[in-house]
Amino acid sequence: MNVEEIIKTSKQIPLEPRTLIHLQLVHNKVNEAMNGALKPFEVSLQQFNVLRILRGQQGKPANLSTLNERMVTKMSNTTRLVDKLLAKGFVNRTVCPSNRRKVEIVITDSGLKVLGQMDESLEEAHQVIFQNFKKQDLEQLNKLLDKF
Amino acid sequence: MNVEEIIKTSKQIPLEPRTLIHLQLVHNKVNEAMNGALKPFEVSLQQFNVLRILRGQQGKPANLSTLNERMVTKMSNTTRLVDKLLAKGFVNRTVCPSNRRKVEIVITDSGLKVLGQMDESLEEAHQVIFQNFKKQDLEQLNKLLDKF
DNA sequence: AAACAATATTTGTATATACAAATGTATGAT
DNA sequence: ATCATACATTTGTATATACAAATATTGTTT
Repeated sequence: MNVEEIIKTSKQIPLEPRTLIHLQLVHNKVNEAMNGALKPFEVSLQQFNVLRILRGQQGKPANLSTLNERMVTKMSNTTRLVDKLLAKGFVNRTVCPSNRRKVEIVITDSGLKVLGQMDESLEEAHQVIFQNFKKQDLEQLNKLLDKF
Repeated sequence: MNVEEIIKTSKQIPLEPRTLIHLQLVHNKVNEAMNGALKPFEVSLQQFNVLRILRGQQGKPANLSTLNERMVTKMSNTTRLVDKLLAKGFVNRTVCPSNRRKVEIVITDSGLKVLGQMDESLEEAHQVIFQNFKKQDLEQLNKLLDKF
């Protein structure tokens, strides 16, 4: 990836803004690849993320605030995101009996099955995304990202 | 930045998906900082980006397709983005006399002045964003990001 | 020149996301 | 028990973004 070439500029950019532009470009590219991998399943990255969290609960229900807390990208409207998953039959939602303000969300068998297929599709995307990375590069990158 | 802590998971995540989550978290954080820096001026990052491109033109007008080509994040609706800048008086838009399909967009004096203030505000944001980075770290990070 | 295709932008519409106010429920103080 | 407050979610609404179709202009072919 060549920053200057992509944004079609000839003049050199100072290191700090260049890094921010670079991050944005990588983000765009990665997102495109991941959304592409999820496209056949008609779910957004956010929805996929929620399904993964629910699987991680191992049968234990999660409520909306828990989901929101664990999401990679926090969003203001988890209700409507779960609505979509519900409409696809990937989750069940019930009011929490011990505290009726809360809701209990669990992933369905169908949700689990499709999530497995999404994993496979994303695995393929990883191979493309990370084709130029050695294990050591990834470790180094993670270390640098920690500085943010 | 501790990935596992932020998304509140105890189990360790494989290196590749962890990198993608990491990138997303960094992206969120950087975006928040930059949007915060631009908030007093009521412009989005995309709008700021377009203003910078126009300044880079040094008086020479740019048309919509040129802007779109040079934007960090390409978007499907540059017309309405420019509408907003126009409404704020930061740009002028005229039909190109030699080819009336095209439009010519230039940054106004007012736009240039405010853009200068935005630069200062972003400079401060940089200091926060990059506080843990040495010059060498940034160079290394840019090199690794090139692998995408 | 008329017809057709190509180009540049605009508009319509659907979907996504953000933010604030509203709703329903539970908890604690008086 | 009543009231005020806090909590969890939902709803309304505004704004942002995405995609496709529509419009206007130019270039090309016959």
